[in-house]
Amino acid sequence: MSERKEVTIYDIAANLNISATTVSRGLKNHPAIKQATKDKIFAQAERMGYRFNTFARNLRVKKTNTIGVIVPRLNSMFMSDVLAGMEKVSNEAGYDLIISQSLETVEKEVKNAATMFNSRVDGLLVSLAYDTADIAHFNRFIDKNIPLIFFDRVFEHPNCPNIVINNYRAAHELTGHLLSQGCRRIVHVTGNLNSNVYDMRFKGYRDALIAHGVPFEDERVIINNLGTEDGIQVARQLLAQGELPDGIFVANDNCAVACMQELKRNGVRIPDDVAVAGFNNDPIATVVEPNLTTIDYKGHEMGEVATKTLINLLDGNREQQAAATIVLRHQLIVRDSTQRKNTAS
Amino acid sequence: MSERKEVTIYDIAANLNISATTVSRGLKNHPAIKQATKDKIFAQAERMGYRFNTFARNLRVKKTNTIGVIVPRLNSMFMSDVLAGMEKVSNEAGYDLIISQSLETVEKEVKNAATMFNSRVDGLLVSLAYDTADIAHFNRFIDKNIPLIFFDRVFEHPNCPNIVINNYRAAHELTGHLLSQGCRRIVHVTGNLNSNVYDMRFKGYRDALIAHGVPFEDERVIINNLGTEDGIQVARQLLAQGELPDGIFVANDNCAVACMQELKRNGVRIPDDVAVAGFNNDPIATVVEPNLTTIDYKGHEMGEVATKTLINLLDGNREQQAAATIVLRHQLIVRDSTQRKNTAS
DNA sequence: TTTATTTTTGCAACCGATTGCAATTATTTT
DNA sequence: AAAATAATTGCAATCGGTTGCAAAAATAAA
Repeated sequence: MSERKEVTIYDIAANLNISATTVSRGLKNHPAIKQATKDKIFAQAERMGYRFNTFARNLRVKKTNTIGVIVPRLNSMFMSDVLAGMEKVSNEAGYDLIISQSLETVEKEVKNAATMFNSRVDGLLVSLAYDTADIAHFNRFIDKNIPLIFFDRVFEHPNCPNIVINNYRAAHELTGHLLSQGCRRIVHVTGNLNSNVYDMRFKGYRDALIAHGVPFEDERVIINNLGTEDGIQVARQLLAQGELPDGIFVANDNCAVACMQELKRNGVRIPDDVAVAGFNNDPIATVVEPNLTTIDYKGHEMGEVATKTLINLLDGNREQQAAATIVLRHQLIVRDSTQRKNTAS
Repeated sequence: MSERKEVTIYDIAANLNISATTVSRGLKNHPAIKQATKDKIFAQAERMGYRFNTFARNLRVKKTNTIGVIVPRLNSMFMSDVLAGMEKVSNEAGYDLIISQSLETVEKEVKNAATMFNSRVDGLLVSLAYDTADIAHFNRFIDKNIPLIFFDRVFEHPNCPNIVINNYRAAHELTGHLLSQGCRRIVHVTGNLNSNVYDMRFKGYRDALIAHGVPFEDERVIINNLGTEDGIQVARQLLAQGELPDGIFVANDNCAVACMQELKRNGVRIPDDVAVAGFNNDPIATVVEPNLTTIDYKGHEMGEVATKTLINLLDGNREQQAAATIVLRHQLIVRDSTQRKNTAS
């Protein structure tokens, strides 16, 4: 019973004494097929336990109805929000999602790209790995006119829409806020500056300092992988130096929280001794004490927008839609970790 | 150039003056093909920009090399760990992952199952939605002998391996710990008891009480959706009642933390007035103050094990491998949220 | 009823890789 | 060098929808 041979449109056709062509058209509601015929077809298909064969169609029409997603890591709150958004949109539009993670290395990203290419995804949504410096491994997609969209960790390319937030502005605002709280010796902890995300945050930080007449000093910038361990290291490093900074802007909440906790464990008072701010508005930010000032931006929304943009390209005219950059809103969220009682200036 | 027709094994064959059969075999390193021939084939394929056509193969061999995953929600720390583990294993084994979320409703789960069925996944990894009471929507897979594995939120079925932790034991241990800290009026907050996960945790809690000679009282059990909001509600509800419990065991860290924070905001001292424990060992547990006592279990590992089990079924003999339950280890992690100074015997 | 239109259907050639079996070629053995 | 054995390669049918174009059937107009 369960091993019965797969039912095809030919079987249905034979049973109904019509042609497979008509069955094929009927099943997809082709307007040229008479309603009565369609009804018969659907009924018979149901009766015979027919299951549509995607491969046969894919082979014929050269389309997979599948979207590939490559992200640095799956297991972060932000990324899982992004994926949830993507899944929602793509599911509604009838696309499947194939997901893979680069684990922050170019090598794996290259492999993933190759897999996606061979899986013949109709389009690709990518957030780049930590150390991806060029995107030659995506050239095959671009050459073949397969829509490629970058989000969050993006790369500027004339053919590839980018979905981002204004990291520069956000960092600028956040730094401005720290300055307004009287901070003058602000340390910035961030990731690889190859990545637009961290590069822009860094520049926002730097320019905000300069704009407020506070000298920018190179040695106040710490670059690491922004993990939990890195946050602890930073705290220790700062504690080991003679003078503590009066503000720390970490480019990611996780690392910021780790750093803050280590400082607290060493008797540093937040925000009075040191104000700490993060980036992302991870749930963790409202749990740590004091609550973490941060930049909010919605992963879910980013995932949705990226996917909608891609599906538009897929459904609409692939040629025309000039590549654009979509900038999503962000928001500075001030919490206790930077609210000083005796605000200077 | 970019619109050049797709290269096939026939093109390669023609160029090399050999048969497509040989090319096909050569490309997949079939032992019967001479090394020299293989080299020529690979070189020519490379030269012509050949891209393997999965559909043609899928159509022919009736296999997709794709694993379907259905989870309640993508955006939780636990689940993203699970997915990361799945991605790792499946990627290494050459399988693609198609992921979808039920958003905790049966209706969407049913739809997702249908999509997966039509996508012809080779196997399915499922963690059930909150209110899934039966698994009739997966019968098509079972009937067709498509391996189906449940993890975490499982359903017992002779043909479907389950990957779980011993929720009963874990809850028993945790409750025992609370009792050992002198708690006697322990509230248990949990989810829908239809779900094995919550049902077992509840029973572990109940039986631990009984085992320690503490009466189990129905009204101490609160059932909700275990979200952040729910945690706050629980706290308010408890505060509104006359007497606070002296211990709360919440079946999930997120909700536990929310509850704890709301209690703290109302002047309740943790753990001295009320000890609070969660479940999952979410990163958040080490951030909240006091740090949350919880049960640790590894999503990444669960994802890996589930996927390995599935791939074994797919590669090995599908018939024999009797369905089993794999129980992963868990660990009680005692932190400050339950460590009382003046421990009653 | 005949002719002109409009609706419905069907033919048959694809899409590109796979594979059992037989045939050919190369290597050993006698 | 012939025979036997082993190593390589090729034939051709198959997987199951799709679709341009033409033919057949149904309906409308004359």
